[in-house]
Amino acid sequence: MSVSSAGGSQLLDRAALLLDLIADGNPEGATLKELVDLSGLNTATCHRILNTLVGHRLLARDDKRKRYRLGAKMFIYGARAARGPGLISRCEMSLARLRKKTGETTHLMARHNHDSICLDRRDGECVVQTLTGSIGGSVPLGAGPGSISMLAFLDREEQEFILRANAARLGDFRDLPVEKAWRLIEETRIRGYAVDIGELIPGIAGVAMPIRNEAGVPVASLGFTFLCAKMTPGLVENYAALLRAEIDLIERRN
Amino acid sequence: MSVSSAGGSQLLDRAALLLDLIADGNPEGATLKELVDLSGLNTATCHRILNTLVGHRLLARDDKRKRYRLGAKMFIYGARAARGPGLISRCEMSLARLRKKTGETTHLMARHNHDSICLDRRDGECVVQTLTGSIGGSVPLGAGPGSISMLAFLDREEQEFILRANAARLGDFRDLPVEKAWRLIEETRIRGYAVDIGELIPGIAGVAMPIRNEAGVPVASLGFTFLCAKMTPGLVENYAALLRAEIDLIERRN
DNA sequence: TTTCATCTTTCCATATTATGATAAAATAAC
DNA sequence: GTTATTTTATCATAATATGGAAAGATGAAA
Repeated sequence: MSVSSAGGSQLLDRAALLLDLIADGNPEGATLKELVDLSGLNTATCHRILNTLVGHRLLARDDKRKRYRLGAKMFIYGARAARGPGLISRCEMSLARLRKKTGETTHLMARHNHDSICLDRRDGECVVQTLTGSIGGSVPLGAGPGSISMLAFLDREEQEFILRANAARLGDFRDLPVEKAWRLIEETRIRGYAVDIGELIPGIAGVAMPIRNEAGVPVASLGFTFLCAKMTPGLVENYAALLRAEIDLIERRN
Repeated sequence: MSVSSAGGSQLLDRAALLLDLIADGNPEGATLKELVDLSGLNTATCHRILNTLVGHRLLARDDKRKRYRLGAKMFIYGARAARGPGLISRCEMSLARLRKKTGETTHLMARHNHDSICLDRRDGECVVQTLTGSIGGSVPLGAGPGSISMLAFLDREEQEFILRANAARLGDFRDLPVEKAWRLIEETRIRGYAVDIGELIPGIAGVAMPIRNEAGVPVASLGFTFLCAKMTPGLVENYAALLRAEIDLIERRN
């Protein structure tokens, strides 16, 4: 699944895999058995790693139900990371400015495995329903402009892999067969940003643009969600220009 | 420093130590040399572990300045953990209710090593200056009611250890020698909650109460920050009662 | 620019550490 | 109460992480 780290430290690779499996699974946590099955690790090994992680509070364990979930340290590291020179604080000002200039709901999404996760958002004047909901919410990559905008600028090979993996989950969304995702990707590549006008959630529109790392790979996206009713000619292009300007600022600080 | 995990997985213990050192250090990141000195690990070992963690994006590296800091995964795990049945989501409603009932700024603090970290907050009607600032900010344990309320209910031995370690840093605060911290701890143990009225930041008052885990150990605290000017007789007791009620709810869900 | 000192990265033989088969204990299901 | 499933613990073995040493980078001072 995830590319194993170069120089090799088996134990760390395995621990990282388990963290990912737990983070991606049911928020109520995963049982040892589930993790053994998902990871393919030996039961004893898996057990040992999990308990060491619990010892360091990177994981927490519901003793009654014997389920492992992300631990208290994750809150803390997350909160700390948000203060450092990372994505969230680099985008904080941009989110605030975009929200102020347009009055719309703005959000910062990040890519994680096959999902797109909401890292931060500023609510707009109108309450709008969004795919991901609040911070921490996720959708499969392929659903929604925030996620399409990232997916569109990945390697062809990776796109194929992700869409194949997500095919079933995308089916849960309104009128979103994989072929449509491919079409959206194509349009997004040409346009430079992703647009959705009432297709996924009736009456709700979105515009989003990817943020790339030094290597040019999209790692996050910045976008708006607003009511279709507000649409006027040129609005989307206008919003896209605002996103472009902020993302230029953000990427310059890479 | 940190209690090494029971059954022993040296590599994981070391990785966890490095994560802690980086999380607790300068948000701009730490260099290899610094981490080698702090951890006591062999340079090659340290380098290998750090780079593996970077590979998994648990850490990020500023290539130009060769500094390691918390990585993108930490945002994601943090955001995810906040959704699960952990502290933040268990306290979300409480923060909102407390804010609504009083109109004051409310916060959730957690203990991490020798620091108290702001995990979540709801801003009140008046903008008040707080010790920790926004989410992710930290103060040494011993400074401020949120932090004193947790410290007060730890073992004597641990209190001594922490205050000794934090002595120098506490000196940076307004009129807070270690002896005063001890007095505040004593008062807090008797009262059941911590109070500060304009002593640390002139004109700013705070009330806070600890949240305990199943074992009765304080792991977090819930509190208010408000203007001294608002003080009326019985206000503090009233606020404390509100905190008590919410914390009872939260602890019941342990 | 050149020199020197500091810090980072790679290499590789070694033995320490993690591994996983097995069995025991604890739950859950029947 | 019995059986099936899942979670812990044990321990000999081999694969893995270790750290000394040396090469490469980087940056400061002359």
